[in-house]
Amino acid sequence: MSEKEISKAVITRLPRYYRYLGELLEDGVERISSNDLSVRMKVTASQIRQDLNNFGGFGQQGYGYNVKYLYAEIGKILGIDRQHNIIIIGAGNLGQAIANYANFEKRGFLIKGMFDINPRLIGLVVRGIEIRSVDDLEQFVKDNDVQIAALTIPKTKAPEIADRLVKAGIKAIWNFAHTDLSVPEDVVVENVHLSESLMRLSYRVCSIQDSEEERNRQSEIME
Amino acid sequence: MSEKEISKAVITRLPRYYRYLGELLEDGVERISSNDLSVRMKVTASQIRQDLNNFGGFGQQGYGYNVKYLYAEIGKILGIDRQHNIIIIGAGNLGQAIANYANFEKRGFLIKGMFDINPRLIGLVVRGIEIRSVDDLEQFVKDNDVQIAALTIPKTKAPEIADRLVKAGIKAIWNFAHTDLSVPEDVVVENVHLSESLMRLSYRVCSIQDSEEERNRQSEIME
DNA sequence: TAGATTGTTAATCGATTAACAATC
DNA sequence: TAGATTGTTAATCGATTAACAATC
Repeated sequence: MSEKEISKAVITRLPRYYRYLGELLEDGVERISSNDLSVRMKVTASQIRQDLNNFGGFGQQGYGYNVKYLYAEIGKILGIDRQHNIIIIGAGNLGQAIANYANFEKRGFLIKGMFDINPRLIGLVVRGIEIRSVDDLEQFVKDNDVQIAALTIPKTKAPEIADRLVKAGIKAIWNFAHTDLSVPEDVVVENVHLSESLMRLSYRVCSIQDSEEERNRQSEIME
Repeated sequence: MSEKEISKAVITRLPRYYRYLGELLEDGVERISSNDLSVRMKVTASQIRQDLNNFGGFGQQGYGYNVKYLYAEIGKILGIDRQHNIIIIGAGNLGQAIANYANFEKRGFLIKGMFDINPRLIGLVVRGIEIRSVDDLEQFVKDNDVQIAALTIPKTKAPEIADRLVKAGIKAIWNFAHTDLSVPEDVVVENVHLSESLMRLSYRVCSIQDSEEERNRQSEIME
């Protein structure tokens, strides 16, 4: 019996639950009800219970959820109880920013290597991680059991590198290049399109401004 | 008559339309039907037509959409025909990565200044942008008509800086800190939670692996 | 036991897709 | 005119919220 498909919306919310539970844990909170959590997170308690029940009954009637237990369970669901070996392709600022973010390692994401085509970067060491030539990519992926590649390179180079990664047996691409990648269906692509994020922000700023101006115009007419 | 509310899902897709239309424009394509575009973008033609018709009738029966015109119109909708003044708070790798991404300026996002608390960074110049002390934040925002602040600082510092920005009159926060911010409702927060993105990726990798293992187990049983 | 709160079913709401008349 | 394709209405699908019996 293949487990029922979990909707994308639920998966998007899981890491946020995980973050809030982690904070509760740090604050020494032992248990929490879906209602209390819903107030903190500004979502409905119904949604929290529905979301969690996709994966099992983690709570207890009359008690709520044990924070430590639920935190661990969501961690398992997200797969951050396992080790993931990562490489970063593109050792520019963005690549280095990722390499320097220590918290990823706490969650089982181990950065095994960085790659670039710039000879001036090759050989440098960032946080103990050597920057290698992209020529050595395939061999390195095979030798180090690398599952995930972060792509922090210009969009022009991304499709070719993605193809090489897929052929080398990578399982997932964390894509920061401003383009869509086409990969076989058993390879995961998670896009982080920063320029699109900034445009959404722009839209929202402008639409607030516009509606304020509209309101002002309306009130002028009323006078 | 306040314009009808546009759903979040539509807004999320707009920048992607904009990107594809930009590419078509570069390739010299003059017109495109919703059907052709839907094939390229791997969405339904229905969805494209519904999405666009939230903002007006940009097409023509029997012809399709004029690429150049539609590109410009979506640009206007997204507000990237206007100028947005941005500051970056946190001049680490991530802040510098954003400062160095030239394409933002092409779309009207002008980086006016960078800020940090690290004395060793203050005074440095990145791509012509001086790194200033966070002490000067409020004055700078007022003097330079800054609307948007990118927050590339640790989560512990983010809420306090966000408060200061709001008081200084900022309109939007592009939040890279791993925490939620609470701001007045006329201030926009666009979150880029990279660690959550990586967890979603992890979930998807693991769920593919698990279902493959499940399949293997099933076929063993069948033998 | 009484009170609290879950897990789960049912009702509602919203988003996506299908269909087709309008029209270029 | 005939063919193509939009804009838009209607049908479907899925996600969210409400409600409540089960139960700790």
